[in-house]
Amino acid sequence: MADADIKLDEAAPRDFPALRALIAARVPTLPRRLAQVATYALDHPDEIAFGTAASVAQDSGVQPSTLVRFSQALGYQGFTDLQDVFRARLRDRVPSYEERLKQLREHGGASTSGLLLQGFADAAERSVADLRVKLDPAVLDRAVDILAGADTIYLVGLRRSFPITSYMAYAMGKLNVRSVLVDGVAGLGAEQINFISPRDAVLAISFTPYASETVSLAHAARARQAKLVSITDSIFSPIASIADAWLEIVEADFEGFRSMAATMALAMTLTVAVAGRRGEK
Amino acid sequence: MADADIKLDEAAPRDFPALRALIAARVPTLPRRLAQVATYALDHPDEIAFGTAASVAQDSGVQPSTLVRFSQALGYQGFTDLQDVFRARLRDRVPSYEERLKQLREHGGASTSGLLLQGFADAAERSVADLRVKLDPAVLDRAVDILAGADTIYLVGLRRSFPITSYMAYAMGKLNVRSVLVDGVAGLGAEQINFISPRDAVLAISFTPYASETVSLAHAARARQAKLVSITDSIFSPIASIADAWLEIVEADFEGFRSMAATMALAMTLTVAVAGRRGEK
DNA sequence: CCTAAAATGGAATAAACATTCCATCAATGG
DNA sequence: CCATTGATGGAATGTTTATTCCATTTTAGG
Repeated sequence: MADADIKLDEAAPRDFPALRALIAARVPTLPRRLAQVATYALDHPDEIAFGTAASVAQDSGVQPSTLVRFSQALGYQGFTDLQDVFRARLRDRVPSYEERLKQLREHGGASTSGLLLQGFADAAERSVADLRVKLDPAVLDRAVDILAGADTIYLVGLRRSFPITSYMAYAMGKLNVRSVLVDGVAGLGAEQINFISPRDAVLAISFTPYASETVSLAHAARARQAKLVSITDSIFSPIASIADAWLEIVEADFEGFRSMAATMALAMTLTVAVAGRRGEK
Repeated sequence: MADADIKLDEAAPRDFPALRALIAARVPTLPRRLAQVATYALDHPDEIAFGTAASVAQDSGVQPSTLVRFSQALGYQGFTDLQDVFRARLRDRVPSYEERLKQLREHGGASTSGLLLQGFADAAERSVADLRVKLDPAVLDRAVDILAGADTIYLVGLRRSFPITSYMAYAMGKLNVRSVLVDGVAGLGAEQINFISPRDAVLAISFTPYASETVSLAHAARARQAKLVSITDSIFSPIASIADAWLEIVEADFEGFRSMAATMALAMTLTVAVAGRRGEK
């Protein structure tokens, strides 16, 4: 009988990380259908947590009985028992402030890196919350219009802003939006911008202290009558006043390091909105 | 008959924030036991999400039938129907653009690009909240130890991960941590990694679909006995199993675009923690 | 290629569950 | 203080769900 070699003496893990490690370790030794369930479980933990045996079975392409066998092969009593572990993982997912402090006190003294993580997570959350409220949708729409109407979009961002423009260049490439990533490498920026035409647009991203190359590239673009959209952190920014549309981002910081979460979310929004608006035509 | 005045015409909310608002608004008008359930629901949303009618009833001090009545009083078909809304709150998928558009049309409102922004903001917030809870501080500490102990840190990340590594290269440069940004430009990656020594470390970042260059660079580093720290999204990732320490990041996505907020926060944490640990010595 | 053991699918079963119903209790208005 | 209406508790019910069992298929060894 196949079910005979269940190892009941080996206690099944009650916490998710241990369970995941166990599943991953046993995937290669499991028969076809059980392995199929194993990989599904690791890829869709939420489905296991919320679904019924029938729904999970259908979704993963096996029979409900296979789920029970899989659970028992890992040492659990049945699917329900296994499911409990997947649910426990989600239980206090949004920890209260007190819990967070407690957690820090327990692990905290030893792990300063855990503290840093919470700090940067805080900064990211505050930045995003701020973005939601402060960004004017009308200006956002205008920026999207300008960029969607351009032949080619030139992405200008150096130093801290370079990760943002490089992401946009990547995403626009995948979405078939023609763009040029203007990087400062070997002073090529100035040459790249020489090709710009009045039917193109520049997206310039810069925060204090404003990189002089970004500012001069923005001016060069203006001189060639290209449209200019700016993302920056203050109305006093040298690229705010000269822009056709400018978007304000104020990132929260932790330990002097400014978050990038809000700028990144805005970059994604712009990219997808531009691609979407072009698709309409 | 008491049950007669259920307003079936008023559609019950399908998203948690709206439901919470509805419950809060109706608490004062509800009879004693139903009000009791209402306050319990607002205080223990996780219990409603995971529990059974019987368990929730016992925990909140009412009868199961009261839970059904409560659900129906809010316009739901029954307890199960209400429970779905509490569960949706915990799933890590952000409501799609279409769902939001529909909701927007009903409530009348803003611009569509504003809608995208909210969606990406949601995804970012969820990702960061998830990171807080799921990342094991012990593993984080180990990763910091490894990187802090290295002569030179090689940063490997392509496509979606490139913005992350490029940020780290920038920040490490400012913090005087010696690092090399390994980019795929012109296939230079392989040559760059040839200089690596056993006293160096590689930080490899890759998400599905895993870029083959990143994987082979990680293997090359191992072959030269350098330490390897991985940031990836699944235990099945080809760079997870071979790493000395691996950190899991699961970003929420909106419209198929995964957030980068959590990875970015982790990148900042690592960078600052490594610089901090070096400064101690 | 044949045989034995293991794995699998699917129907049968038993347990758990939400829901309904009804008797009892409390509140409200006359 | 009584009568009527609404609210509540708890048992009964019918449905959904996990689990078990067995016939059939697949795999591995000789």
